[in-house]
Amino acid sequence: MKDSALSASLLGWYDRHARSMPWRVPPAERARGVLPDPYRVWLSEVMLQQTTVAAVRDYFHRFTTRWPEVAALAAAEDAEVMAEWAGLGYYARARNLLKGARAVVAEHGGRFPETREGLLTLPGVGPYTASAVAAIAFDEAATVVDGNVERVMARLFLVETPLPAAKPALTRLAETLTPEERPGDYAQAVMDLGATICTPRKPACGICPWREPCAARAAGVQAELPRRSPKAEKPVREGTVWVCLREDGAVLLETRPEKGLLGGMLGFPGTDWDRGKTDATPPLAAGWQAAPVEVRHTFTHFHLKLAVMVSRVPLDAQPARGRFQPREAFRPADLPTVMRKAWEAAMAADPR
DNA sequence: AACTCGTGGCA
DNA sequence: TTGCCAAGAGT
Repeated sequence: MKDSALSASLLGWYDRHARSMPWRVPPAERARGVLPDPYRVWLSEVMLQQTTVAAVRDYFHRFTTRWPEVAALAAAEDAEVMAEWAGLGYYARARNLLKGARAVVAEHGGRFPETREGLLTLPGVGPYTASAVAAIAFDEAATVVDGNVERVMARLFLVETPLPAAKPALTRLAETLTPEERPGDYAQAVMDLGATICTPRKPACGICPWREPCAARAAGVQAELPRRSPKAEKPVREGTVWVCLREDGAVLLETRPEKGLLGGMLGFPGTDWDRGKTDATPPLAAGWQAAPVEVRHTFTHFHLKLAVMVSRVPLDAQPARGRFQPREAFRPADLPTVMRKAWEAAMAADPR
């Protein structure tokens, strides 16, 4: 089958099965010349990096309600944006999102660059996101290569080389299929195919628009592709956080450094997690009480066992680290998930 | 080039 | 319960 026939059959499938999403313009509307707002496409694509559609939906709604256009986001406070992103993970995305919005305003007159090349200059926009925004928002014939596309190409062309080594070859194969007509619909179509039919386990080959040309299916190995190099085992790390409650209800919090794990996010003072708990020095002297259950949390590359210490202190307490936040200004939802778990453990130990 | 960086859902 | 991994980018 010719490449153009492959993309045509996929577009036909997409016309009938495109999933509805808040940031998407459906194919029938795109056919009438309607393109989506680049700001919303960019925002959704950044949120969707390594993140499921289900997890993104509510965050996308809250962000676009609070900051309807890029200029509004650019004018937001860092802490507001980080708090709104809390729970979604990969917090460098939120820091770069804000930098990107400010760059669009300051360096591009408030309008997004309209080419893949221009988009690549924005912080937090890499090869995938630049292609996605260029194709979806501007109908540039850019090739999107995400995890879905890698999987679909590995199966369609029976690529046995394990990832990530296979990535360049998979990218070249994907490029041969990208059509000049409707590249925006096509980009969304390949990803929809990977997300709904050509899934990692138990792909639904029986209803796949590409079942005939699929080489992996012909060989019966579709469920085994793409192969992946074995990944390193996750070490277990340990640490301690101190949850300090002042007499008036204020909570001791600190903003974490910009770089590194949970960078720029709010959290409780604590130890480093790459060393032991040996040099654990609390932020102030107090009657610290251990929460009965430790917090367990798994990050991308390690498991964490976190001890939670709780204390109550008088109004004149002077901590060496962090700042007391009035109880009414403190929302657990503003914390990254691991810190929210620590808060819940502290409340279980010492409810108020 | 390999490592860092979150979280939730699912089998 | 544990491991897998989802619309990746930065260093």
